[in-house]
Amino acid sequence: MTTPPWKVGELARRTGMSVRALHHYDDIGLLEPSLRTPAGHRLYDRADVERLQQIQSLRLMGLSLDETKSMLDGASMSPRHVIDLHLARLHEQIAMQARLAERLAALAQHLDAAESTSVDELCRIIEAMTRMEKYFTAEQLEVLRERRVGVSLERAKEVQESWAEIIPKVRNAMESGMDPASPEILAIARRWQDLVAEFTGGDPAIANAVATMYTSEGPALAEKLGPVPDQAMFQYMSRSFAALKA
Amino acid sequence: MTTPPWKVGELARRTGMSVRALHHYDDIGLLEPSLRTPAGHRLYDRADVERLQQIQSLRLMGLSLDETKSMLDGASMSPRHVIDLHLARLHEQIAMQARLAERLAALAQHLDAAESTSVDELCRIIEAMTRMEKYFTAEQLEVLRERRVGVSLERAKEVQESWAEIIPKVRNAMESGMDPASPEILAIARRWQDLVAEFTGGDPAIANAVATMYTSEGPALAEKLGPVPDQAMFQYMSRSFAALKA
DNA sequence: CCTTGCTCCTCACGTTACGTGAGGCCCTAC
DNA sequence: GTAGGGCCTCACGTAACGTGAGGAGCAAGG
Repeated sequence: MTTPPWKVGELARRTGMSVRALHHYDDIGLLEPSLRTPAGHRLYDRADVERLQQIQSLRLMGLSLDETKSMLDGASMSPRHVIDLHLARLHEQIAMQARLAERLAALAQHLDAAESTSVDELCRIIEAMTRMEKYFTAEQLEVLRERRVGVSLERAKEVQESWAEIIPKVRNAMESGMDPASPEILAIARRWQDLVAEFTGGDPAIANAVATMYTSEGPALAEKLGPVPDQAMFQYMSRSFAALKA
Repeated sequence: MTTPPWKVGELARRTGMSVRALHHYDDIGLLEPSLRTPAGHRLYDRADVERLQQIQSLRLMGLSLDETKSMLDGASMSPRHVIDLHLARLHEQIAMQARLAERLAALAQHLDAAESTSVDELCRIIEAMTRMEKYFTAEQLEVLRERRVGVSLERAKEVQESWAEIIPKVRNAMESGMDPASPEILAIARRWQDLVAEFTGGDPAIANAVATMYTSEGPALAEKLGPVPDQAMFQYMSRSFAALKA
């Protein structure tokens, strides 16, 4: 049995395919054996083997069975065109997976920082990361990541508490019509700017992105983070900042 | 209809999912609405929405529905572990696809060089590339690629014809028991070494890899390339090379 | 001649995450 | 009463086979 025509098992052994795969190729018309024994056993002759080798080559390049079939049956575009299309698709996929890998790596980093590894916490982090990606550029996120790792857990808590203290104060002042240039508000404005500078590394573009995020996703964020500045508060404070500079 | 519980269409609109996906999640037990109207319409309450958001978060990180389900239902390993496993898988996939992309790019280059873009020729090139990858390291392939692009098509044909001329001569000499140190063979040995040096860039490791490839895949290669040196011929010639040096 | 054991055959279900109808009920508005 | 939209439950299709199930072909040994 060392010479063609070969039965399916023999061909499978010689080509490293599975018998089932050869059956499948037969089913879809990709590789139909030219002969059958009277009992119905498939017999592959030399030409079949050659076609199978071509199939294996094309599959190695990542073509689907359909693409392979239409290339071999000639009813297709030029090979060069197919390759180019395929290559473009591949690059897209690689880019997507690379982005995903980056996200996962960042997530792992977060998980190492926040020792509570509950699924709940995990989802909150993912949600925050996702939201951030919508509002910040890649470099900005990089800056924020660096600032974050450079800050202790305790300091992070302090910061959060500071905001929890500041925001209601500002809201009260705003609603009672207090002058943004009054000394109390100016003091708060200074703390506000310090906190922002600490978080953003002094980059005004990042501060802007944060403001955009808060104003357009205020309610959703408030649910997760507690009190959050809104559009009106940003306007009020910007008047205070102007007074600070003067 | 702006407050929970929501019907499936409403929830779909608010979360960007498809109604079919929500049905599917219900089918597989990933997200079963806590309520139904008497008519059987699904009603999702606040907790359901929250779970859906978690599902979306985990899916964003590339988890499968099964993985998502077992994470949310807590019957799984630590999130950190899952992330690490997933990340490892991703890196593997990326590496594979990157290798494939390299192969495709190389293939495109070949196609640009050889103007005949028949599928047959294409498959031959792929087969050759695949075989080469088995015997040469990545750097060696890089060297070969550079040598190749630096060589004209005409020169390549000349080289091939030279081999077609040399190999039968050597075989004849060998079979008639001619001394490898005889002047005729020494002359051939010089041509042989020049051709090898031209192809390998003078790297003996590459020459060795070529010899290994020919001796272990001789028959298969002979079918495609015409006459090819075999083990015995390499040994015969190495004696001639020794005589050359002396 | 019969059994053993290996290979072969043809179904046909399972895999992933839904898309896409088909056929029919619920509910509201005109 | 009916027209329209949303909802329901099947159920097939997707890519490339893996994995049995049940049955037949075929060479060798008893």
